[in-house]
Amino acid sequence: MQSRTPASRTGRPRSAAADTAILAATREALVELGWSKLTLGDVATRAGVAKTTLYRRWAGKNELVVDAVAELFDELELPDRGSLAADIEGVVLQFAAILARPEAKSGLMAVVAEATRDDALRERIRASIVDRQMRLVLAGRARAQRRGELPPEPDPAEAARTGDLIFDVVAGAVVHRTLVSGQPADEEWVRSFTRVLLLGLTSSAGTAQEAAGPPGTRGTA
Amino acid sequence: MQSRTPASRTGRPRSAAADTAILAATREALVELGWSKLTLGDVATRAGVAKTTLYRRWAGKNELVVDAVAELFDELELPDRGSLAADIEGVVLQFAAILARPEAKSGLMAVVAEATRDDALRERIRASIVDRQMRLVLAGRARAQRRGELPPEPDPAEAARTGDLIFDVVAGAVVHRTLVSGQPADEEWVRSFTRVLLLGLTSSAGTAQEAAGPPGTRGTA
DNA sequence: GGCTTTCGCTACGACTCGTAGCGTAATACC
DNA sequence: GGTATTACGCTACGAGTCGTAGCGAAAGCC
Repeated sequence: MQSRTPASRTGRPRSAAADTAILAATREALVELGWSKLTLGDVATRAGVAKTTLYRRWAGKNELVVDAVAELFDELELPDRGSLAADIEGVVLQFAAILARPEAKSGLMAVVAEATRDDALRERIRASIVDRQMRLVLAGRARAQRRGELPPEPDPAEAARTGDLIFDVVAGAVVHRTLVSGQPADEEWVRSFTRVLLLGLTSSAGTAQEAAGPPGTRGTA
Repeated sequence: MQSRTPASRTGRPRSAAADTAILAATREALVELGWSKLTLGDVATRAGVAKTTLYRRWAGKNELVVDAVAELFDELELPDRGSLAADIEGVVLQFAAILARPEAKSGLMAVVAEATRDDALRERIRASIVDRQMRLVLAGRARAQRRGELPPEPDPAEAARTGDLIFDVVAGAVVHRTLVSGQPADEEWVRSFTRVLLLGLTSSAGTAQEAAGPPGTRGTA
């Protein structure tokens, strides 16, 4: 995860148990203390390892928390629920359940904030957290296209753009609902959101100007 | 903003110039140092005031940055651009332009992360930043209803729910695009987003299950 | 002029950071 | 089994920040 052992074959190997203990201790500290009051010394004590061991494996608090939070998203799955609407509702509810956990709340947003000034950290987040979610979006779309619920996209560039758009809308809405508005993304909300999203994606003929509003009431601003 | 002077009439008044200098220095420090390396001592030096003056007016870094970032959103406006689509595109582009500024990026997400464990801070953010954006959403919807582009909502509770939904979708998508995906919410993206959103809101007849996909291809998961 | 509050300044203990140094433990190679 | 190599736990350290206290001076109202 955070360290490759490609060339080093000799010497004492790193303890894998220490890794899991440290990441678990990090999540525990995130729950109890939150991001700002979390210290690496405290995490080391909780994990039962020396503080120097932490610094040998991770560059700092940012990288450690990214890895600790990333494991939360391992449970994301996309089982075939029979329809695109059911697939979306299912995965959004899963995503919302993870985001509702306090270690995800306080940790994820903090490292995203730090990543605005640290390209390496941004890349780490993308590789270990965001990409996994993105793959679910693409898999769900491909499945819907096989079902005939979404039209096939001949242009790969255009397909990538709409994939990015869907991802930002879905993930952004859930994150904003949970963290900024501070309200739960429960089943009722997810149903309403899925309805709006699906209508927006399936009524894809014509432009927004043609689809929205009666003709003759616009254009002269 | 951060201190009421309702009862205190006597004594030396607080310097209003110090307030603006401190908030400007805070944004400057956010740009140069980012959230994590920003210290109140440094802000005080930049602003030309004593560190103790900062602590007399703000409880800490969180509250100071909220106030400093909130001023960035003062420029948000919703002029009548003739159609709902144009109104949405205009305000989303404004919002994206503000979020693209480095002081907003690093500051806003950090205080939102802190707010997950601090109810008072969350309320401060809501009152000084989120509410202003929410009012724009409601004003835009009301204008679109007057134009006939959106159906009137008889049930006030239902109207509030859809208002919250729209807000989370719009703000969340822009924030996620800008901060997580790390790509600009430029005109092309905003047009695509507006198209999806408008189609989702205007094709409001029927449920998602009825609207999405050909019949007969689902329901047997 | 007297009262009240704010301001700038200095100093302080407490805390965290990240690193260095040391002796020891665990594995690979011969 | 011996040796080289790496990881580990522990201690200690300078550097930096935090938030507060105390002081004299300044700037307003009565």
